[in-house]
Amino acid sequence: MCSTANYVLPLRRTCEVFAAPGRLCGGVPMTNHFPGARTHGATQETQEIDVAWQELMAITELQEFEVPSQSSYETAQYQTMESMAPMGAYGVAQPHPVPPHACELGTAGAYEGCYSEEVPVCQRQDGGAEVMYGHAESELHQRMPPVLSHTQPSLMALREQMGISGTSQGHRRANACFSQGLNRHTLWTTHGHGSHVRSAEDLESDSGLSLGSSPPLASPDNPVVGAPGYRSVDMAMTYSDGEPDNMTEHSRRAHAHYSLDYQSHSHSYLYSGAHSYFSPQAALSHAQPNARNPQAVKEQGQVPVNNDMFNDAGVSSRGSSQSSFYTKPQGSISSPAPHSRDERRAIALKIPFPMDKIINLPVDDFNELLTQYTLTDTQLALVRDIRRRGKNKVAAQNCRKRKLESIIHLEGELNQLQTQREHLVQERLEFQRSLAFIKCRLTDLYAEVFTHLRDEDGQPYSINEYSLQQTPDGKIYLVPQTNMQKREQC
DNA sequence: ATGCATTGTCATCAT
DNA sequence: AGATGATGACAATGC
Repeated sequence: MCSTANYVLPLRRTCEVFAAPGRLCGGVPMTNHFPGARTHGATQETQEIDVAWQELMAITELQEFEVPSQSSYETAQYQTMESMAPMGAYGVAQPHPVPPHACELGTAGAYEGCYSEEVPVCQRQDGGAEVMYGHAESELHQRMPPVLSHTQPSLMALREQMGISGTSQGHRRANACFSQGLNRHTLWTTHGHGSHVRSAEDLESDSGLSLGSSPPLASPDNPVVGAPGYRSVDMAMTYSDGEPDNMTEHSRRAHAHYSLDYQSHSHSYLYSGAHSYFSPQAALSHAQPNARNPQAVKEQGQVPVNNDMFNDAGVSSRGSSQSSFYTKPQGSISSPAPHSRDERRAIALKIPFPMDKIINLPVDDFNELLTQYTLTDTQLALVRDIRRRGKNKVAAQNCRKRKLESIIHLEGELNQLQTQREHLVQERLEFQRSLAFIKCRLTDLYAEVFTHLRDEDGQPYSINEYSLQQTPDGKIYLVPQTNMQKREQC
């Protein structure tokens, strides 16, 4: 082993301290070779400095950590060792030999200011975040009660009876129609009784047909073709809901008659009752009385008045149109389940096939179905509107379901990311502690090396005036610090 | 009386 | 070009 004690370097600007064989880390036995070094032959010192160097070199990986750019010594080829032991940069390393106790870990708080708390979660491509929607579905199903349609008395019908008409919606729609040059509301008003300007038209303002696409609908008093079993009724009303307080006694009677008559025949082509008549997703949407659907239970107990199903039934335009069958307060008789607005329209226009066929048949079958009947333009328009609305209703339900699923999914993802963030913060904290400890240790070793270095006169080198620098090829040099470096230390 | 949830509907865009 | 799906917005309704 070559003498390594008291390496004395010529006080040249750059003095090669020694040429480390290979890399200076990784536990390579240090056979320090100092050209021109003067041997003092102190065995114990030799061993000490060997150990010191080995320890020092063993942690040269610290260079992988942040290396504050210290102005290189003349050329950039030197990698200053000081950079491995930053002086006070973290409040731990010190320019002078540090007593062992100085290596106690600094508190995390000492470094808090040096690191951002923010951990960009996007950096983590965690596969776990890609939870498929399907996973949430079962959960959603537990959270989401089945979509049920309701059959509720129509408050709007009551309002209508009380002479309260018009809603903002109605006006809005009416204006919209007017602006398009087609006020269907006007068009739909009765033609049998000119004076019968239905206030309910406001409420039914969106009652049906596509804007500008649907001609005035025929009403039950409007002879309609192709409705077997129907009885022509001469009454004044639109095809849709009537209004009892505006109806003449004659029309009322006729209306009632018509309704009864229709009902007596409707089952000839309707599905089994109203339940299947308008039920694009009957199994899903029909109110089933049970504990989870008290409304359905309640509605089961309702006894709608069938005789007025055309004049007072559900004049609501939106929302619960399917459940907008008005229940008269006075004694009433039982009747089939309430109809939706479109059902009533279909009934009024004597559409000769059931709602679910209108809505659910594939387009080809649907068109074929249409060819089997001779329908007026009004009927055709209504059928297409019903189909459109029915499909859109289902689409809206699906859309809302997906939205809820998405929210659930995102909530889960958020929780996951928050947990992940906490984990990363903890991890960072531990790394910071570890780094502080290692830097502290490096400072100690760095200082210890200096305590063993001697110049030609046997005097120690000042750690303030010299620094150890390592070149990329692994060689370490003892170089005098520039004034600027000294100032930086201060 | 008020706020919220639900639902149907319309308008609009994309496929 | 028309049918259909998706979705935001709105309004009605019930709780």
